[in-house]
Amino acid sequence: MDANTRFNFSAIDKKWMKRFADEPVNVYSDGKPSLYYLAMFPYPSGTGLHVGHWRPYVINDIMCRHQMLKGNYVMQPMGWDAFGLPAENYAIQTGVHPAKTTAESIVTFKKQLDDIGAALDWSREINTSDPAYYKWTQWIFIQMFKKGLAYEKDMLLNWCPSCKVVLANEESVGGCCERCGETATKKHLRQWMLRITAYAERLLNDLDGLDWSYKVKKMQTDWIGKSYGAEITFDVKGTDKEITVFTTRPDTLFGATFMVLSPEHELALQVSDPIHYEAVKQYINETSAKSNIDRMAAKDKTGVFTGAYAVNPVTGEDMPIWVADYVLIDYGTGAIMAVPAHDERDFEFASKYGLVIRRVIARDEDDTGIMEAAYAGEGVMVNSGFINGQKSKDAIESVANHLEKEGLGKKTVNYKLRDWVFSRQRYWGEPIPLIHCPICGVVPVPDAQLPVELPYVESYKPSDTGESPLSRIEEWVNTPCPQCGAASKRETNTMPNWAGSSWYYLRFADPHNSEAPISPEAMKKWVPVDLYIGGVEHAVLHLLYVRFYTKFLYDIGVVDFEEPFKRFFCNGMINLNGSKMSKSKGNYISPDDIIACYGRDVPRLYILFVGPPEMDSEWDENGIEGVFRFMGKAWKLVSENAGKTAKPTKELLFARNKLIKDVTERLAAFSFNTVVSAFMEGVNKLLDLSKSSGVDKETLETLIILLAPFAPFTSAEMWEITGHSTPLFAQKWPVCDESALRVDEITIVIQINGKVRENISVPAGSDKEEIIKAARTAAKPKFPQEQPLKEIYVPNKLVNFVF
RNA sequence: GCCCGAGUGAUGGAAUAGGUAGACAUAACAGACUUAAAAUCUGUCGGAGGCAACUCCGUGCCGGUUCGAUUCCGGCCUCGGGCACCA
Repeated sequence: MDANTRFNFSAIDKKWMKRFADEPVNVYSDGKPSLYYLAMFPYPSGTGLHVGHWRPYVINDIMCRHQMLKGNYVMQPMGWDAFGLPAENYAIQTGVHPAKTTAESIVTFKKQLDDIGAALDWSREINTSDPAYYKWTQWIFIQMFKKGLAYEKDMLLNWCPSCKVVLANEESVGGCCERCGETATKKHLRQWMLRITAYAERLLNDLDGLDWSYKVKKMQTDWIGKSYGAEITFDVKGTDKEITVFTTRPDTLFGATFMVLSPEHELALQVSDPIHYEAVKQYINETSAKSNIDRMAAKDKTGVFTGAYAVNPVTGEDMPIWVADYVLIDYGTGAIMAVPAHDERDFEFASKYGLVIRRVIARDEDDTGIMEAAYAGEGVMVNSGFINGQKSKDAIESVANHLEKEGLGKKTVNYKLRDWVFSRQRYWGEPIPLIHCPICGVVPVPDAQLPVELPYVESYKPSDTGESPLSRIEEWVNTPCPQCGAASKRETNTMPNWAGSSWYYLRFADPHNSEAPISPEAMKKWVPVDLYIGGVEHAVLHLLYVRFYTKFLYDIGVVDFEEPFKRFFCNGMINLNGSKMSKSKGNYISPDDIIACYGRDVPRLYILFVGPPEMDSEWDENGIEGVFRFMGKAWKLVSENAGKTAKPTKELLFARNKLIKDVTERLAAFSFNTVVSAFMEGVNKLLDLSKSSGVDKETLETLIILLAPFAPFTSAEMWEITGHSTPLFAQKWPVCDESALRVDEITIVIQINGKVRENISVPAGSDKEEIIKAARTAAKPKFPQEQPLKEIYVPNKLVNFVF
C-alpha cells in the first residue's frame, strides 16, 4: 500500500503543519463569540496512542474548525491526566520516578496528538500532576472538608490485592478491580470519603436539562438508583430496641413474616439471645472474611436465627429476626422486613429455613393461592386487614399513610449511589492536604501553604496493610499543627486519579491563574463547556464526579452554573479484528504507518467514514483505501480546473448547493459518515460535469471551504493552488441557495394497491388534479378494473390507486 | 435475573413526522488503457423466473394496524452494553 507512488499528501501535510503552527487557524475569529469544545484529555501512558484513540479528537477538531469558519472563536485545549497507577507501577519495577516517565510520555503524546492535525491550543496546556495545578485540586478538597462533605470513616472496603489500593464503588466492576480485573477483597480501613450522596437528587434531576445521549443519562440514572418507599420501625419483642427497615413495598406489610439484619448491622449481636449468640458471632466472622464476589456467587442463601423476635405493627404477630448476608449493610438501613410470598430472595430464604410464607396479593381471579415461587407483580390485596380488596398499587400509598399517621414509619426515598471513597494508599497522586493534630484533631493545611507537594521517595512500594508509601517519609509526615503548633502528622493517603480530572475543564479557561482555580472573568467567558466528547467508559465514573464537583463549586460561588457540559457526545470505539485495539496485544494500527502512507487528512476522513460515530466500528484496510481514492479525485478535480474559467451552469449550481446543504445538515446532526458520503457523491458529480462544462471558480472554492474542517491540509493547499493568498480559515462557511435546488421536473411514483408500478415526470409546481390525471393515464393499462376505489395522493411524491 | 440498545446485499453502512429499500464505499466479476503490472477509467453487482417487456419474493422470526411498514404496535429469537441479592 505504498500510496506515495500515487499521490504524496505527506508533503502537503508537512508544509501546512508548519504554516498552521506559525499562524494558528483560530486567530481569524479572535474577538468573535467564544465557544469551548473539549475532547477528554488523555492519561499519558507509556504505550502511546493508536488510531483507535483518534476518533474523539478528530470529531472535536472538525466541529471546532467548522465553528471557526462560521465566525466563532473556539477554544480547543489539551492537557494531561497525569497521575495514575501505571507510571507508579513502572517506577516500582525500574526505580524511575513517575514524574520522569510521565514527562517522557507527554512528549510522545503531544507529538501524536499534533499528528492528528487538530488545531489544539497548547498555550493552555495543563498537567494534573503539576503542583501549580494540584494546588487547586487540594484547595477544592479543603473547601469540601470545611463544608463537611469530606469525612473520615473506618469501614469495610473493596480492596484490590493486586493494585494494593482501595476501590471506590464506581471502580469495583462486578466485584473486580476496574483497572486490572483482579477480584476485590474486603479490608477494614480508615478512609476519606466524599459525601456525593448529598448531591444524589440534584445529580439525578439535572440530567433532564442536558443535551446528552439517552444511553449515558440512563446509565447515570441507574447508577444513582432512586427508589421510592417507606421506612418502617419494628419493636424488638421484650426489649426497648427497634429495627428500622426500608421497603419499596409497604403494601406487603401484612405478608412480612420475619426480619433479616445484615451481618454488619449493629443490632445483629445485640438482639441475639444467649443460646444463639455464638452462632451469630461465628456467622458474622465468616461472612466478613468473604469477598464481595464470593458473597454474590453463593448459590444458596445462608443465615442464622438470633433467637429474638420483632413485632409486625399491623398484624401484631411475632417475626423471628435472622442475620443473613444477602442483606447489604450499605443500602437502606441494612435491615429488611422479609415478605417471602412477594420477594424472590425472601422466598428462597424462607423455603430453605422453613419460615412462614403468607400470600397477601392475589395475581388475578384465577389465583389459586398455591405459591411455587414469589409473586412480585401487582394484584389485589388479600389476608391484609384494612387494605383487603385494594389494588396493590394503591395499597402502597394506603399503608404508607397509615404508618405515618400511627408514627410507625414514614415515606422516604433511597439511592443506590454510595459515598465516594476518596483516599488511596499509593504514591503517585495528590497528597490529601490535611494534618492530624493530637490536640485540634484534623486540621486542613492553610491556603498559604498549598500546594502540599508530593515528596521525593526512594521506594514506591505499596504495602499490604493499606499504609501509603508516603507514611515512611518521617520528615515529610511530621509537621507542626497549623493551628496550635503541636507535633502533628500529615495525612499520608493520596487522592484517587479521578480528582484532577473532576475540575480540569475549568482550568483550561484560566490555566496560569495563581490566585484562584479560575477567575470570574474566565469563568463567565468560557465555561460551561459547549461540547464535550469522549468514550462511554467514563459514563458513570468521570462524568458523575465532574458533575458533583461542579455542583459543589456552584454552591461555594466559584462558578455560576451547575452542569459542566451542556452537550456530551459519546463516541464508539474503533476495533481491529473484532476486538479493541491494544498495543500490548499487538492488535493495533500505528498512526505513524498510516500517516507515512496516506498523510493526515485521509485517516481523518476515514475515521469519520468508518461508521456512525456513536457506534463501535471496525477498522478496514480497504475502507481507508476508498477514502484515499476520494481524496485523489478531489485533488484531481481542483488541480485540473484551478486555472480554467468556466460558467456556473445550472447543473453546477445545483451540485454546489446540494453539497452545501448535505454537508451542513449532516454535520449538524453529527452524521459524519454520511457527510463523507456527501463529499464523495458531490466530487463524483463535479468530475462528471467537468468533462462537459468545466467547473466554475466559485464551485471549486465552495468545495474547498466545505472540506477544510475535515481535510485541513489538503484543503489549504487546494486553496492556494486556486490562486488565493488570503488564509483558508478566514473564509466564511457557504450558505445554501435553495433556489438553485429547484428543479423543472419532479418524479411521481405510481402505486397500485401499495406496490410501485410506474414512475412519471411532471413539471414542478403541478397541482394535485394534474398529477393524478397524469398518473391515471400512465397507469391505466395496468389497472385491474376500470375504476379505482380510492386514490391516495402524497404531494409531489406519489399516487396510490387502490382497487 | 432486571434494564437499555441493535439486527438491512458478500462486507461497512444509507434511507424512518409511514411513501421508489440498498445512497456512499469495499470486495468480486467483466471491459478500456498498458509490452506487463500497479494506478486510473467504464460497466455488472439482493434472490428466483423470463429472449424480452416484465413478474414474484426480500430489511432477524411470527402476527397486527394501514391504501402502503426497514420505520408504528404485540409476541418470540440472536447479538452487544449497563446493573447485579439495592429489599
